[in-house]
Amino acid sequence: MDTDLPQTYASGCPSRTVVDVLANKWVLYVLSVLNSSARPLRFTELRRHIEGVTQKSLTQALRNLERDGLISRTVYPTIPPRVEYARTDLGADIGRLTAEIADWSRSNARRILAARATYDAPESA
Amino acid sequence: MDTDLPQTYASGCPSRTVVDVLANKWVLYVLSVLNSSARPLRFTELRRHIEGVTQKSLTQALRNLERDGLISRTVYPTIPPRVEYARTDLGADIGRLTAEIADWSRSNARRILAARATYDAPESA
DNA sequence: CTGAATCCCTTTTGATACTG
DNA sequence: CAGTATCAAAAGGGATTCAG
Repeated sequence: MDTDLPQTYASGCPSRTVVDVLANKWVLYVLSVLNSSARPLRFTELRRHIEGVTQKSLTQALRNLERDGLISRTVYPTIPPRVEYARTDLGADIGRLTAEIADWSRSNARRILAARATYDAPESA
Repeated sequence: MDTDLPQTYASGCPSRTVVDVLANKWVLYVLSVLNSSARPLRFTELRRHIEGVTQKSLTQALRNLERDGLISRTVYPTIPPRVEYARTDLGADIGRLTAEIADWSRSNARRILAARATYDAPESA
């Protein structure tokens, strides 16, 4: 692409606030899970698919994504309450990318953990 | 892909530790900048291309990436010292993805900020 | 120039309890 | 079920100082 002109990320650029939202592991997982789901998912379903996330962190991730128009939140006023989350058209685009990152992490975890072990090893030498 | 089987991210999965490293805005920017650069970059050059990052945060991001084998760090024992960072083959793969995320964020910042404004607006009503 | 080390404050996170 | 509220613990970030 460039021959010698790396990209510069300006601090005032609005897109930085978007990256700020995306640069969060729970947000990445939510987008990735919804990306691989053919139907909307309920809060508890999402939580089951993202092991280790607390209710609080998941709620916050969902709020941020809803605020940015990347996912939709639908409340069914039943008892007990039923809330469904789905990706929007906008969220589907970025969801594909985050899913690719999650896939890549799975595919290359072995190599990365090996590099990590090598890096950490000399400390005990 | 799936008809009704969303992906599950298990808490014990090693790939989770990889995502933990990637889910950081400075890490995303470093990978993206190196992805768009044809040559290795020095510490100060990187810092110039990622406005707002402090020395401490940049150093930490670079260490994490080096540890995971995603970037290489080369020290030239000159005076003053010269240190160059470059993407590894492994880092190039993920760098393309992070660059896509940064690009997407720029391209869609307008729409996202609009959604954000709409979401925040009712609070003053 | 490229950091490491420190202090200090803010933010995030986890755990727990409670509500419609 | 799907949250909110709260408190304590942990992590993150900025500013500064020092060093090879």
